[in-house]
Amino acid sequence: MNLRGFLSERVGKAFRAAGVDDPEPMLRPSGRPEFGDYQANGAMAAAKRLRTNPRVLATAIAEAFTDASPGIAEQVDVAGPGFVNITLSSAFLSKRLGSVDIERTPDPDRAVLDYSSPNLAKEMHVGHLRTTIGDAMARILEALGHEVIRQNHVGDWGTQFGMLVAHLEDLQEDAAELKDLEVFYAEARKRFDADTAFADRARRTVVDLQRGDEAVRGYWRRFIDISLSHCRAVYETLGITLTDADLDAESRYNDALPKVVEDLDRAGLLTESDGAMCVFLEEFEAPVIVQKRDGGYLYATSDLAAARLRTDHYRADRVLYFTDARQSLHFRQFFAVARKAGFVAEECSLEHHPFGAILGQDNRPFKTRTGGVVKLADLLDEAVERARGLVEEKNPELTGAEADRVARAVGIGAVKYADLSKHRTSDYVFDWDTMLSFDGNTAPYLQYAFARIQSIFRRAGVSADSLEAAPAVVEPEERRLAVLLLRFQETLEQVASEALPHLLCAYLYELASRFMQFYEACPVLDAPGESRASRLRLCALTAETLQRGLGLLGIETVERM
RNA sequence: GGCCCCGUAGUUCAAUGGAUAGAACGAUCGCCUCCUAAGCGAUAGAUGCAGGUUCGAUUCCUGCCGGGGCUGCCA
Repeated sequence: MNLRGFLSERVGKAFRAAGVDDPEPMLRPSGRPEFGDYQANGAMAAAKRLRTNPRVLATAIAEAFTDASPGIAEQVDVAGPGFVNITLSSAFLSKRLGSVDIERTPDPDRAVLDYSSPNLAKEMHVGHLRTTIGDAMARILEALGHEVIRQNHVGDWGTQFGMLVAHLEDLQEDAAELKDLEVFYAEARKRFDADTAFADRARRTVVDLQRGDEAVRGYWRRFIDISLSHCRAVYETLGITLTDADLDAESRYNDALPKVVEDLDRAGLLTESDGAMCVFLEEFEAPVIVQKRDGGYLYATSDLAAARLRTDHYRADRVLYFTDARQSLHFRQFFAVARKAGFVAEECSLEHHPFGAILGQDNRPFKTRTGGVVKLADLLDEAVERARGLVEEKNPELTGAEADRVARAVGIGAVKYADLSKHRTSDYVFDWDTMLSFDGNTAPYLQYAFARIQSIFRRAGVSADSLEAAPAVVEPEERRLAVLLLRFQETLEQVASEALPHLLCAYLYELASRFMQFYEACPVLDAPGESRASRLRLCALTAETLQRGLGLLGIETVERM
C-alpha cells in the first residue's frame, strides 16, 4: 500500500473536519524519530489563510484524525509552531505488513520510453552506462502496472554512414575490420579528411543510400547488423531489457520526413532562411532547422516524425526521453514545435528527463589515459574482474561457477548502482574504489545485506516463503524497520512520477542499514518463543523488498557472497 | 552576448518551502566465547557572497562571484 497516500487522505479529512475547505496536509515522513513516523506540515499555512492560531488548528486536526481513524496511530502530537506528528500503532504496522507486494495502479498510463539510443557509427562508450536510468524506469513503471513501450532510437542514418559504407565497400569481405568499430570509424574518417575523391564518393554514397540503391543498402545493412550485435552484447552483459523488438531506428523515419516539413508549412510555421527550412518561435533565439540548404533533414525533423508516431500510432499518454542534458534546448524547442504544429495529442505529456555526464577523477569527461573514449564493453569487463578480485579476497570459499556468478553480479551491480544512485541530473565522478566498496551506499552493501539474510534462513532451516504470520512489532528497531518496509510503494510511485531512480537507491540503502541495526539489536535465531518466527518474517520481508528493489534497478542478488 | 544546469563536511553524494542540513569514505576511538567484522556504535567536520519574499529558505526571486553546458544547417 501507499502508506503516505493513505495517511494523507485521512489527514486531509481531518483538515476538513477542522474547518479547512481546500486542505493540503503536506504529509511527509518525519525528519526525526522523535517526531513520529509521519508529519503533516499543512496546518501552519492553512491557519495563515484562515487567520487563526496554527497550534489551535493543528490540535483540532489531530483530534479529528484520531477520532475518525481509531487504531491507526498510537500517538498524534502537535509540536513546534503547528506540526502534526503521527506515530503509527504497532497493531497497524503489524497488520499492514501482511504483504509488501507492489500495488498496480488502477489508472495505468501508456508510456513510451525513449532511452539508450546509441549512435551505430561507433561502439557504445562509457556515457551509455546511463542507459540504466531509462531501463530502471521502464521496469518500475511496468511493476506499477503501466504499459511501457521501450524505444531505442538508434542513430543508423545520416552523413557519417556515407563514409563508413564507402570504406566498407573498399574492404569488401574483410569484415575482421569491423571487430573494432572505433578503429574502423577512425580509418574511414582519416580517408575522408585526406582523400577528396573518397570524400566525394562518401557524399554520393549518402545520397544513394537515401535513394534506396540496393548495393549500397546491402553494405549499410551489413554495417548496422554488426554494430547492433555489439550493442546486444553490451545490453546482455549490462542486464538491459532492450531487445531488437524495441529498435526504433532513425532510418525508420526517412520516408516520413518530407511530410513533416510539408505539414509544418501547412500549419504556417515554416520559414525559409539562408536556404534552409526553419521554424522560428518567439520563445527561442535560434530557429529549429528542419531541412538543410542541401535538402537534407536534421534530428529535429526525425524527432518530430517519431513524436508523431508515438502519439498517433502508439497512443501514448506519456513520452519520456532519457538523454544527455546537453540536448535540453533541442528538446524544449522540438516539444514546442510539436505542440504548435499539433503533432502530439494535447493530453500527451512530453517529458525530457536529462542526465549528467560521467567524469573522470580530474573532473573532466571520463577518458582513457591516452584521451580516447572508454568503451562500455571494456569498462564492464574491468568491473567484473575487479569484483572477482574482491570476492576471492573476502570469501575464498566461493569457487567455480558460483564465484563467477557473484563476481558478475557484484561488478555489474556496482557500476549500475553507482550510475543510478546519484541524482539523475548531476554529473558524477566515476570511481572504482567507491562503487566497489562494501561500505556505504553501494550495490555490494545492499547485496551483502540480502546475502546475509539468506544465510539466516539457511541456518534456520526454513524457507522464507513458508512464513506467513504477520510480524509483531515490539522493539524500537523492529518498528523502525517495519515503517520503512511499508514505505516501498510510495517510494516507487514517487520514482515513477519524477523519473528519479536515485530515490529508490536511497530507500534501499536506508532499508539495508536499518536492517543491520535491527539485526545487531534483536537476535533472530535465538529469539525466545513467538518472536523468533516474527523476526524471521521481518527478515523475509526485508529480503524480498531488497531483491525486488534491486531487481527494478536491474541489479542481481546472490545467495552467498 | 543570450539561454540552461550546478556551487552543501577534507572527498563523494543526499535533503518534497518545515523543526537541530542527513549519509558514506577518509580521520580518531570503541564493539567478535555471539545469527557473514563484507557488520554495528561514538566523536569531530558543510549550505559561494549580498539582498528580498515567507511564521519558516539549501530549496523560491534579484544581483554578484565561481564552474560546466548549449546556442541557424552534427546528434
